[in-house]
Amino acid sequence: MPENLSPKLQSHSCSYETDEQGLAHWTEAHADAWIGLLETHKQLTRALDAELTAQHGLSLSGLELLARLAAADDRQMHLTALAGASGLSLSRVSRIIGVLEERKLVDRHTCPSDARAVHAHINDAGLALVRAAQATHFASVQASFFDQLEEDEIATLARVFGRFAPRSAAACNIGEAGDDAA
Amino acid sequence: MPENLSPKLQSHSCSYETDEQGLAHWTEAHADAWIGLLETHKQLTRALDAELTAQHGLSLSGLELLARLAAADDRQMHLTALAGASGLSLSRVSRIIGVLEERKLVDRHTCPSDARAVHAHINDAGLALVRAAQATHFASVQASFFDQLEEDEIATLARVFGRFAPRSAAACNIGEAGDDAA
DNA sequence: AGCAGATAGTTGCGGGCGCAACCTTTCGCG
DNA sequence: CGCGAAAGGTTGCGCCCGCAACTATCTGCT
Repeated sequence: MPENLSPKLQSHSCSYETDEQGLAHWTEAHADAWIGLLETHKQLTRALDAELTAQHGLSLSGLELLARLAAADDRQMHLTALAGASGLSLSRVSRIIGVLEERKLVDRHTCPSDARAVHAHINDAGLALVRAAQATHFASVQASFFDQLEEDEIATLARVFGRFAPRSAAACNIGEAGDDAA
Repeated sequence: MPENLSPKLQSHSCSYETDEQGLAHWTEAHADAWIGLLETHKQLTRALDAELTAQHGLSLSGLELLARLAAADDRQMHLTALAGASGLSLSRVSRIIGVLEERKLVDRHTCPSDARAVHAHINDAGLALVRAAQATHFASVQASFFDQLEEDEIATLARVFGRFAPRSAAACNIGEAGDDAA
């Protein structure tokens, strides 16, 4: 199912082996990189999400949606665009927006030019919350993540992860929907 | 504990700013690194977990526990040790082991030297499954992750993530419990 | 106009996850 | 010896998440 890869390494590059008991394992660097990625992500997101929830009542996903709305041209976006930009399922976005709406942070109104679609619009209260939440959140990410990294390490991470997730860069100031092919 | 960083950025390096509307955002490299990490993790684990579930009926967490048991000295571990090693909550470990037990992949029996504790023991069926699952899983991780990386990038990731998650390296061949202070 | 197929959102459902409450056994200490 | 604190596990609960099924609308084609 994985699409086939660059020709020069098709032969294998299987950097894992099996020991005498038949248990597979990677080279140490590979294990550190992959398992470390999983572990690091788990630890950091757990802590950050807990903090965000405690201080602002927002999940990481909720903050992301709110932030994207805040950065959008007219403070609003279609749910589908939100889902595509954030990598969340549309159903999840729908429910998160529902919660944010109940909390009077966003308004939902039908798109005038397409009655199927909905504009999620962040209001002043939402804007205020997103600013406050981002301020503390960014500081936490800085302290728990970036402060442990050298400049060149950050550059490498940016290069590597930018390769996997091209939407990343757009996260700070989402332009609009429709950056996709369609 | 992380070795201290280059003197020139010790003061504090708050690498994020606010724009004229008061919205906070990072420098581009920071955004790419952090959001890219989140996004990449989301994509990769989603795909890998789906594959693992489809082919072997195991979640990523289930495989991890099984693999740790398989690598343990006598093919068994206490649930608390498993939880500590994997970064999962004890309650989650308890339930996952419960499922694995129902599937006849592990046995649960009270520790002879401490009636409170339980030994989760992987049996031959579990061992066979973990070998099969790891074989395909490792190949997938290789194809979807490592094959997109250069050697030096892998080294950087290993160094960086090893700094956050010291347990990582132990994942291939877990030694034993009790690495904690207590 | 009218129907088929695509598209936007909503919701029922089940699974993963951790926290907190709870039970049991062990340990420490008077 | 007995009592309280601590540790190992289990389970109830609620949150987050995506898939699949469903409704409503739009678009294209005849």
